[in-house]
Order: sequence, then C-alpha cells, then structure tokens
Amino acid sequence: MAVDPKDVLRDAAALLTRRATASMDDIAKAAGISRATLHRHFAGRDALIRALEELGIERFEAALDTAHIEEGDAVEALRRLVGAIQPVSGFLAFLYSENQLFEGAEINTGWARLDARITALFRRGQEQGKFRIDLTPVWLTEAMYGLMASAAWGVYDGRLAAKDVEYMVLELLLGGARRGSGDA
Amino acid sequence: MAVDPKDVLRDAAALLTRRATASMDDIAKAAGISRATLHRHFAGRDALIRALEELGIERFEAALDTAHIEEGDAVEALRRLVGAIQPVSGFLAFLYSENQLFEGAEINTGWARLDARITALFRRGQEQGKFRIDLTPVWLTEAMYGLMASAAWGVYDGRLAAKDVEYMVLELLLGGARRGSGDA
Amino acid sequence: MAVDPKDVLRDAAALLTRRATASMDDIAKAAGISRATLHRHFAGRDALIRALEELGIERFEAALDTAHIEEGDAVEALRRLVGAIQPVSGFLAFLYSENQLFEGAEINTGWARLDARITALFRRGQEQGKFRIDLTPVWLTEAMYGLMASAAWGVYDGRLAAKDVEYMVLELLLGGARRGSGDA
Amino acid sequence: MAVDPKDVLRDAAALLTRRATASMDDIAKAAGISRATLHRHFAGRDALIRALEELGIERFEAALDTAHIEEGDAVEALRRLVGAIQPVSGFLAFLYSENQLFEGAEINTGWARLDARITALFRRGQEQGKFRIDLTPVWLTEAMYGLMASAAWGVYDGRLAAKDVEYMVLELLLGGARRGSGDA
DNA sequence: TATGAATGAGTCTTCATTCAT
DNA sequence: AATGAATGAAGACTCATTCAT
Repeated sequence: MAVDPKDVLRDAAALLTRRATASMDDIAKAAGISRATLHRHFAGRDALIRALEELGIERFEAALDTAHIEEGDAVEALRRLVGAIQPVSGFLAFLYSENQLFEGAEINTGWARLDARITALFRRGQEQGKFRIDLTPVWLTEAMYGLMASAAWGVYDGRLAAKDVEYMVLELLLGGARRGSGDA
Repeated sequence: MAVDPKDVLRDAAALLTRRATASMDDIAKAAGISRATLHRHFAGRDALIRALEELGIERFEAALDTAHIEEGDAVEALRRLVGAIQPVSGFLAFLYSENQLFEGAEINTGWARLDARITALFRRGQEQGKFRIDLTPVWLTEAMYGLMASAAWGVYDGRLAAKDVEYMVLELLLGGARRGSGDA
Repeated sequence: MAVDPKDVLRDAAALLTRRATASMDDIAKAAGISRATLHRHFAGRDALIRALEELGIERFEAALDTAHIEEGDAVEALRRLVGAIQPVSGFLAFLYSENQLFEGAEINTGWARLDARITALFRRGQEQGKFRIDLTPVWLTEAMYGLMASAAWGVYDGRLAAKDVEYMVLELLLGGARRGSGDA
Repeated sequence: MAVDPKDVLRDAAALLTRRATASMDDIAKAAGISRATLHRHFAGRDALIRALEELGIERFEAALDTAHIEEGDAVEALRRLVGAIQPVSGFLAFLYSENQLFEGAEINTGWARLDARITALFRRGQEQGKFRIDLTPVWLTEAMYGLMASAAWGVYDGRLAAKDVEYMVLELLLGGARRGSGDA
C-alpha cells in the first residue's frame, strides 16, 4: 500500500508527456492516489515539476552514460547517443518545452551539465575533423534537442512511424537533407 | 477609439511568443484594452487562439509566397523559405508547441495546406535529385519546424545569436553536422 | 450594483467580531457578494485583515479625536475616551486578540501612533498629578485595552449589561476595586 | 516508550500559549510524538482543547486553593490570588481568548465553578466593606481575567517586564489609576 | 501501543467569462 | 462600442482524521 514516489513520478511523466496541462487532480488519478497524498510526496506543483526534471536529468544522464559519448569516434558516439535517448525522447520533449514556455521558473542547473557533455561531444567531433566547424557546438546541441522533440511529437501525432525515428533524426543531424551529403 | 482586432492579435502574438501562459488579462493589458473588450472581439480564449492560428497561417503563407517555394531549384527555394520564415519564427514556434501540448483543441486545418506545400517542396527536391530519398518529406518538414523552434528559443534565451540563426538552421537542414557534407 | 469596499469591510468587521474564524466564503456571504468579488476588492485574506486593521485604526483614531484626549484634565479626557471607544469596542477587541494570537503577521504600525496618544494621555495625567506614577503609562494603556475587550466579550456573552459597561470600565480603570478609592 | 497524556498536554499548552493557531501536526511535533499517536490519546482537536481546558481548570483551581481565597481579608486574598495565578496566566489567557473567539464550542462548565469562587471573593470583599459596591462582582471577575490576559500578552510581546506584572495587575485592580486611590 | 502513510473535506485563490452601464 | 464590476467554475493547497503495519 505504500506509494513509491518513483512510481508516481513515472505516471506523472507519462501523463504530462501526453497532456502538459494536466491538473494535480489528473496526475493524482493517473498515479492511483489521492490529491492529498500527491501533495504529501511533492509539496506543490512546482516541486513535482522539479522532481520530474530531476527524473528527466537522471534518465538523460543514464542514456549519455550508456552511450559512452565521451569515448571513441564522435560520429559513432552520436549514433549511440541518439539511440540511447530514443526511449525517453517524449518525456524529454515535454521537459524541453516546459522549460521554454514557463519563464520565471528556475531552470534546474542539472541540465547545464548534460548540455555541456553533448556540446563537448560535438566539439570533440570538430577537433577530430568529423564535424563541420562553421556550426557551433551549442547550436548542434540545441538542434539535436529540437529534432528529438519534433520526432517525438510527430510519432505521438501519428505523422511519423516510431521505428523510423532514430534513423531519421540521426541521419538528418549527421548528413542533412541534401543528396550527396549523408547518403553516399 | 475603435479597436482594430488586427492590432489586438498582433499584440497578443507578441506577448504569447514571449510568455505562452499569459492570461486573458495580461493579453488585454498588452493590447491596451479591457478584458471585456477583448472578449467582445474574440468570444473566449479558444477563439483567440484560433484567431492567432489564422494569423500565424496567414503570415506563414505569406512567407511561403514571398519565397516562391514552388519555383526553381528546391535547394534555392528552401534557402528562400528559411530566410522568409525567420522573422516570424518565434511566433510560429509558439503555435507549434501550443498545438503539440494542448491536445483536445481542434487543430486548424489551415496548417495542413501549408504542411503540404513544404512537403511538396522536399518531394520536388527529391525528384530533382537534390534531396536524399531515405528521409521522408514529411519528416523533413517536421524537422524544419523543430529546428526553427529550437533556434527561436535559443535566441530568446540568449544561447544563440539572432544573426547566425538563419545560416545555422539552413546549413544544418541542408547539410547536417558531418564534415564533407555541407561545408565542402 | 457597484460594491462599496467600505460596506464590505463593515460587514466583515461585524461578522469577524462575532466569529473570528469565519472563512472568506462566510465573509463574502455576509457582505452579499461572491467570493471572487471579495478577492477582487481585497487580494487575499491577509489583505482583508490588513484593511480591517486600517478600518479599526481609523475608527479608533476618530474616537480619540472626538474625545479630544489631548486637551484638558486627564481624568476627564479619559472619561471622554472610554465613552467614545465604547461603540467600536467589540471590533477593536477582535483586532486586539487577532494581533496577539497570530504571530508572524506584520502588525500595522498605525497602532503604534494610537498607542502613543493614549500613553501620552496617561503620562499627562501623571504630570498633572492626577494619575499614579507607580503604574507605567504603557501598562495603563495595555490595561485599558484588556478591560475594554473583557467588557465587550462579557456583553457579547450576556454576562454584562451593555448599558453598564462604560461606567464599569471607566470606574475600574480610574479607581480600582477597593473601597475608598473611586467611590468616594 | 509509553506516552504520558499529561506530558502531551503540558507541551500542547506551552505551544498554544505561544501560537494559538498551531496545527495538530505542530502540537504533535512539540510533544515529540506522531500525529497518529496524538489522535490516539485525544480523539480529535476538540477533545484536545477540552482536555486543555480541564488542565487549565485544574491549574486554576490549584492556584485558588493555594491562595486560600475563601479565607481572611478579601483584599489580602486577592493579593494571594493574583500572585498564585501569575505562573499560569499565559496559558489561561490562551484559554480565555479561545473561549471568546470560537463560538459554537461548548464551554466547559468547570469554569463556572471557578468563576463563582472568584465572584464570591469580590462579593465577600464588598460585604466586608473592602470593595466598592457599584462595580458588580461579575464585572470585577471579568476584569481580572482581562487584566491578566493583557499583562500576559504584554510580557510576551516585550511591552511589559515580567517582574512588574504581578504588582501592576494587582494595584490597578485594587486601586485603579487615579492618584490618591491606591498609592496613598 | 505507536506510527508512517493515506485521504476526505474544506479553504484560498485565480481565471475565463458575463453583466450592466 | 467599450468598460468597470461581478461571478461560476476550477485548481492548488492544508488540515484533521483514519488506516494498516
């Protein structure tokens, strides 16, 4: 009968990924607990969102670790990264837009650390001569987020097939749309 | 003293682009009118959002027309398109995420027409042998939106310089991140 | 149909004097308006309480002015004061206990000014040789509040007759309970 | 490990004397037990308050007994009474205002017995020719409570010195503020 | 017996919307 | 046509209380 906060977060993440404006009541229902209990575990909506960010950061970081993005060829590392992120991309897309849309909310500094790792990946790729140097690592990082979110939303809305997404995000990011770039 | 709905929409668009959760009161204040008057012109928040979508569609369409995306070389047409969209990308990013995040709201079918034109552009490019055929036109369209939104948010948050955005979005979209792709 | 905030305050004061724990809903009902309207006029419960304090200060100050407590014989001035306060003593008793019981709430500094005027009255009386000097003016002021509140509560609970209160408060304050003191 | 209800009451009294609006959680924390245990010992907040009243009555009664208020000269008895009450005056002030402010709660009839003893003291004083007969015993009793509460609050807020309180309450109650009354 | 956990009920507050001038 | 004023509906939050271990 004891409620595991992890489970509540999981359910909240799943719901908010689908409907970003869900109320505390909706979230409580989705988690199968009462509103009061939800408040007992997360003191207020802000606290819940912050906890969700922590969860997102944790999952994101796990993906980065799994992908060993600091090791080996940057292109290969990016491949591994996109593959590893895929399963949580919907949730991350929610957090990404949440952070963009709700100004004023303190943005969890945990993201900065992850941003830095990804930016470093692109920078390493540039130093290895694998990535273009006219596109800044910061922009490539941002672009990866944007493509990931677009893909997640496209899948969610039925415009894209889930199985294709990984390939498409990666290929576009690596080689762009132009023929002779990435399809050689 | 007569209020021009166009002006109100313009102000609302400007405000919501900055703060997507602005209340009707905020919007009315930004437009310099009373809440009651705002409601006289737009029967409810939904109606206002729908009108904003109309405005977005209108602006988007104007950009597509200006760029003559149906004419000439697809790569050049895409260049013109990205350039023409730039000025309204922030507003479009707002509408894009609004449509993703608030399920239930009927999505204005006007977007489909525009999506179709852009998808057609990518398809034409593929037929011209300019664009890769392993990335679907639908995905390329979606990806363009995602990159545009990311760039707009990056600029808004100060992570990217406004002057670089057009180049970076276009180059990534065309040539991807990999060296030897688009920087030859 | 326009609601006069003064009327709302009056009704709120009347209700809270009777039942200090009345909810915002109760207060709104007592004032004949909706909760939302109550919030429109007073942004939150704290703001309402603060406004009530202002009203109390105003009424109290009016009583002090009416009684001309700075003029003439201190004993006579005190007589006039107790008489003038009588009609608002219930309300003041509410505010008095409110200030005692709810620590943390910023106490309106307006009270300090009134306290000072009353304290000055007792001091003047001491200098005129009319009041004992072994009881500090601060205590006499505090005591007057306490007697006033006790009397108001006694009347409210039916233990005391309203018509007697003025005399009893004044006589006790001036002459105490001991025979040969004030009943000469 | 066994919880002594007496200890809980003691702690609750101490806390509520300081902060009358303390929640059950606060009270439980102050007593060093869990909320559930607090409820096991006192079935509900009302029951706790009623138990506190019992405690107050008990302490009050003990003070009255200690002071032997039924014996000897009424003035001397009153002196002893005020002295004996002093240590519990803060707690009694809390119960006093609690009873005034929260209508609906059944007032413990135990108070009536104590009121009667004090009223009898003043009546005896009148019959002994020591107290004025134009101030009713009921009012003098009520006034004593009011002065006691004012003094307790004044001390708590730092407006009065604890060491002076007994003298000031007693002197005002006996002789009033007027010179030549009590300071002869 | 004591308690961590869960919750129903109630409060405050905000927002979109309507009304009367 | 425009607006100040009023409100119903809905959400966040707190608290006293109960349950299961």
